[in-house]
Parts: sequence; C-alpha cells; structure tokens
Amino acid sequence: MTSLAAPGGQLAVSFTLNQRLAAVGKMMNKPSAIHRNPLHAQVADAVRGRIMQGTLRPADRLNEAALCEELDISRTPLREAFKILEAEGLVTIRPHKGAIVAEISIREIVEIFDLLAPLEALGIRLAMARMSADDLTDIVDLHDKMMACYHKGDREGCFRTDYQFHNTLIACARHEVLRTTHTSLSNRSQRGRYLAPRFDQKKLDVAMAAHTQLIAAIKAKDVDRAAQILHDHVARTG
Amino acid sequence: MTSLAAPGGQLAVSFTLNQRLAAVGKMMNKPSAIHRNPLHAQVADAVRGRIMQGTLRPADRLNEAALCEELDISRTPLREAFKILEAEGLVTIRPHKGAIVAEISIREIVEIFDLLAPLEALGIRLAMARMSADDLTDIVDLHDKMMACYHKGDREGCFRTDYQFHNTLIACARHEVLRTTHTSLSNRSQRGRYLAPRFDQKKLDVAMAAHTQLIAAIKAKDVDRAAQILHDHVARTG
DNA sequence: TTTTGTACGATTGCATACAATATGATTTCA
DNA sequence: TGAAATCATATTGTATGCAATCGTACAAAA
Repeated sequence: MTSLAAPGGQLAVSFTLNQRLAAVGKMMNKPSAIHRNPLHAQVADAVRGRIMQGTLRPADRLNEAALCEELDISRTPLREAFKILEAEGLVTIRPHKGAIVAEISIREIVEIFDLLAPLEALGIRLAMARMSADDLTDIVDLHDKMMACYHKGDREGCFRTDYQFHNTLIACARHEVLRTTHTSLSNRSQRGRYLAPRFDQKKLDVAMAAHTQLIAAIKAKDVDRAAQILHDHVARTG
Repeated sequence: MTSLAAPGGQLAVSFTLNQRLAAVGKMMNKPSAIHRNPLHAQVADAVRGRIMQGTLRPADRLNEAALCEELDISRTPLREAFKILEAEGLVTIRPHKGAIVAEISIREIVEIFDLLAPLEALGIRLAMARMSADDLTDIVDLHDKMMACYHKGDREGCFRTDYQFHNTLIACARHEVLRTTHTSLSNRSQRGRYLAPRFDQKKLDVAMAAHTQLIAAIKAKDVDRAAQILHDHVARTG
C-alpha cells in the first residue's frame, strides 16, 4: 500500500479547476474554513501527481484493481477520479477497455502552445496593469534564480524555475479563468516531456534571452512590448 | 421517468473535452468505428443539456436520489457524471452537501470573454489560413441568416445564429485544443444568460455591424483586420 | 498456414448496501 | 422565552456484488 500524499516532486500539483474555484470562493468569505478533501479528490491528486511527475507515462494502463490495491481504496472513488482526470485531458477512458494515461502527440503539444501564447500575453497585460512591488520582486527573483541555474548548466533547475516563472506571471494577473485554463493546458503539455528533448542548449539560450528582454519590458512598463515578447517566446517553445 | 435523450433545444450540446478528443482521434484512424456511449456519459449529456438549455439554473440543487429517479439510473453513473460536469465548470460539488448547478457571477462572465476574445482572434487567423470555399459559404450563410433574423426583429434567432456563427468560425480553424477550450468556455458563459439582458437592441446593432465588417475582412483576406475586429467584438460582448 | 468458432479469465459498468455527515425538529434547561 | 443540546431524518461518501464486455488461448475447419 502506498500513501495517498502527493509525491514530493518539485512541480506544483494542482487541484481540479472547480476545486480551485471553490477554494478561492470560500477563502473570500471564510478564511479559516477547514478544507475537506473527499477520497475521490485525493485519489485524483495522487494520480495526477504521478502523471505530472512522470511515474505514470502516456499510454500506461490504469488498472482499477491494481490502483485500488495500491492506494488502499475501493473502485468507486477511483473511477470518479478517472472522470475528473479525463476532463482535465490527462487520462483517456476507453469504454469497457479501461483507462490509460492520455497519449500525447507532437501536434497536440504544438496546439497547446498555440493557445498558451496568446493567453500568457493576456496574462502579462493584466499583470502589468495591477502588479505590486512584491509581485515584481517575485518575478525578478525567479528570473535571477533561473539565470543562476543557466550559468551553472543546471538544465533541470532551469526547467523547473521556468515553470514557476510563467505560473507566477499568470498568478499576478489575478484572473481566475485565465489561471485555471492556463494550469490545465500547462499540465497537459507537461506530458510531452518525453517526446522532445527537454531543452537543447540553443533553445535554452533563446529562452533566457527572451526572459531577460521580458523583465526589461516589464520594468520599463512597456505593456505592448512585454506582451509581444512573451507571446513569441511561448509560441517558440511549442 | 424521463428519457436520457438530450433535450431538443437549438443549442448544440457538447461532450466532454476528452470524449471529443478521443472521438476525433478515432475518426482519424477508424472512421467507421461504432460509437459507444456509457451511461455516465449519457447522464452527463442530459444534465449538461438541461443546464445549457436553462431547465436547470445556477444554484439549483442537484439531488442525487431525485435525479436518479427521474433518469431511471443508479447513483454511481450520476455521481460520475457530476465529476465530469464539475471539471467543465458547470456544476459545483460541495462535499457532504451535494451538487448544485455552478453559480456564475458577472465577474466570471467578463473573465470568460477576456479569454474568448484572444482565442477567437487566434481562431480566425488559423481559419483564414486554411479556409475552403465551402467553409466561407457556411460562414456567409450563417451571417445572412443572422441578418435576416435581425431585420425580422427575432432576437432569439439572432442569439442562436450568433452562437453557431462563432462556433463555425472556430471549427474552420481545425484546431482541436482551440475547439475544446472554446467550447468549454462558451458553455460556461451560457449560464450567465439570466444575469444580464440577453441582447438589448443597441448591443445587437453593434454586434451585427461587427459581423458585417468581419465578413468583409475575411473576403478581403485581411487577416490582421479580421482578427482585430473579432477580438474587439467578443471582448465587447462580455 | 490462415481463418473462424468457442470458452474462460480478467476487467469494466452499474446497482445496491452500508457508513459518515449534514440538516432540521424537538427537547431540555437556564 | 430563548439558547443549547439531542435526536431523527435526509443526503452524501464509500465499499461491495453482480452482470456485461473484452481479450486471449486454443481448437476446429478451410
């Protein structure tokens, strides 16, 4: 038997879109409300974590009985979790044939980044319109951290920090629909790590340059330029 | 007992994101594969239809026993359907308190249109890059149909045709991720029909003018202008 | 050798039973 | 009377059982 606790990986593991929405909604009114987590939600988190982390890979079979045994739960919450993950695009349920980790194609990854580009551009516009000094500090810190990884040749670190960097930008927009949509697409794209080489040095160089330019545009309060840089940067990543 | 068949409303009722993806994926390889529809998917379709159609309204309680009785099914597939609809943003599950039709705020609607604007702009760019003569005919026909409704003073007809018009534009982009994301957001926004007056005459005038301009830009193959018009049109709608 | 038929084990889909929690009425006590 | 405690009922959460379906192995026929 395995703990249901999400794996301690570095990648942030998100809840279902609506769980986030609900949580935020509650935070508005009841800051100290106890956060309940039904079994099916915990199971979804656990399986999502394994998919995002790479323990479970695209096309891997998700046998109900085996997973139930492993997580020490019954099939009902597991099956409910599958439906959640299917809606998130992380799992494919084939009727009467069982669930698998959703396969992903180069084409789908490209399509995801087609959407992420204008969405992040929107995000930076919103973020810059209402960015606090703290927000800017966070972003610059992450950029510096990524730059440090870059100079150390720590690609894994670059990758993780880049992920945080973009998420933080989106978070600064304070836009729930944007954040949940971005998270969902971003999570889906993560499954493609195995298809393409993660970061060849040249792409990394270009990405770092784009980030540096972006930071400059943000500091200069040049919204259009920042949006353009980010849009093109994200589009190129795909 | 009520039939599970989707209500015969005019609004297209969509499947889960992944069901669409899976369906399309299969269509690629197996055009004549038999289409299976498990009970939980049918239930999700039925409930989604009622929400989209307005039979079920935001904040309406979704009592499991009552719905089971009505649809003549057991609670298991119903609960699985709830999870699907929750992920689509149409239902809110409150642990131990039951599911309700997701409430919607003015703010959420505005946020949804914040995203739809750049997404439709992306869509028209893609669509124009690969639009067939038939596609253009479809779009112009829908525009003409909407114009006819407009001149007859048929606002309901305008509304429905407008919905089809935008969906058709997106469909022409042949972009799965865009289509599913657009459908999901568009469906969510539908729940807001009760909050605001559907179409006051002035807004309708402006919308018709925008559509007319859009058609002109498409015919002139002016991609940038078409994207700009559509972006601003959708943003204003929100 | 290839194809078709059949039987069996494995797995999924759905229904039902039981446990946990919430809601609302009633009682109890100040 | 009013507030708190208690109990009963309704409702949700989870587990389990049974039926339907699938995949495979193996045998028979072409």
